[in-house]
Amino acid sequence: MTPSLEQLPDEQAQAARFQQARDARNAATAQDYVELISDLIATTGEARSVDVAKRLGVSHATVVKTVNRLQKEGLINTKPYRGLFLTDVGENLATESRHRHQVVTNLLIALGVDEETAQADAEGIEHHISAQTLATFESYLQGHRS
Amino acid sequence: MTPSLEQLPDEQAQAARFQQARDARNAATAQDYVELISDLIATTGEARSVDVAKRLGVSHATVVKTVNRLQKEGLINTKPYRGLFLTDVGENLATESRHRHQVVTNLLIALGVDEETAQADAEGIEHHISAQTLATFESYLQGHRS
DNA sequence: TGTAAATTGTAGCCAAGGCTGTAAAATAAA
DNA sequence: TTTATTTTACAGCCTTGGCTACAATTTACA
Ligand SMILES: [Mn+2]
Ligand SMILES: [Mn+2]
Ligand SMILES: [Mn+2]
Ligand SMILES: [Mn+2]
Repeated sequence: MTPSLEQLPDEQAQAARFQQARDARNAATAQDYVELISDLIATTGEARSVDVAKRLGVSHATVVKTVNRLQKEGLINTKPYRGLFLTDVGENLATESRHRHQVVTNLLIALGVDEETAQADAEGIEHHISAQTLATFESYLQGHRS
Repeated sequence: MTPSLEQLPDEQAQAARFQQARDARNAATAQDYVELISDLIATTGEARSVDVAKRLGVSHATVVKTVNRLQKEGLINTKPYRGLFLTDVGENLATESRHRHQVVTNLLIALGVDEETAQADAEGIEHHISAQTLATFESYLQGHRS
């Protein structure tokens, strides 16, 4: 059993941790969208908002609204009735996000989590992995090549 | 380098993963609040909303509003001007959350992530750890007792 | 005791990310 | 070429979780 905390962390340090978690949470949507759009284009040739909606499990109206925001933020381009495209910035974010997603998934599997659970948990965990933790995961996987 | 995806996962399966991540995101606030309140009570004898606000790094108005919601949901009790308390349900959630938080932190440290980075990343990761992944982390730590 | 400081509460605002319902446009089929 | 289906767009609503500003209450202290 895990014992109760003996001492609280420093107040400012703790606030900074919570802030980092909130920032990561807020960045998660953009990461999921660009990663998914990139994957759809790579495998099917195009990314229609209908398909994005189905794969995210949200309504198409939600996708349209979010895509509009991400377009204003410079991650996505749209050609009306011709699907979604990524800007260079969006494509870079997608590449980075997909890599991190894959590393997290592989680490969970390497530790013994089964495939589908790993996939599901990684979908949320990935957004909270710092550069240092990512590097640590990568070198662990490096040393445990099957 | 991580290669591009060769094939997309099944549509329903992928939607279910995103849904799980959204559910976890939505449950995160309650977990952070009850864990923090429990820790404050354990170490300082009481949990004042002012202190919760300072440690979360948000305004006290935000805390008051969120506490009201969590009270309606049956996790927290308040004695006006006498601080915050946990219901039995809240205390159980706090215990479970603190344990999971600790396991995640310990795993990151065991893999080589430094203390402060582990603390920060764990603050977000913890909310996306399923029962199976938690068990896997625990047995990894079991086998790597320093 | 009376006043200052700290704490708590309330009101009203905002953005993100959900939703449904309806309309329009494009594509597919008859 | 109509007509039906699919896709996209838009309007309006909701909840969560942020914020500031101001009011009320309690606690501390001079
Ligand atoms: Mn991802
Ligand atoms: Mn994700
Ligand atoms: Mn926690
Ligand atoms: Mn947390």
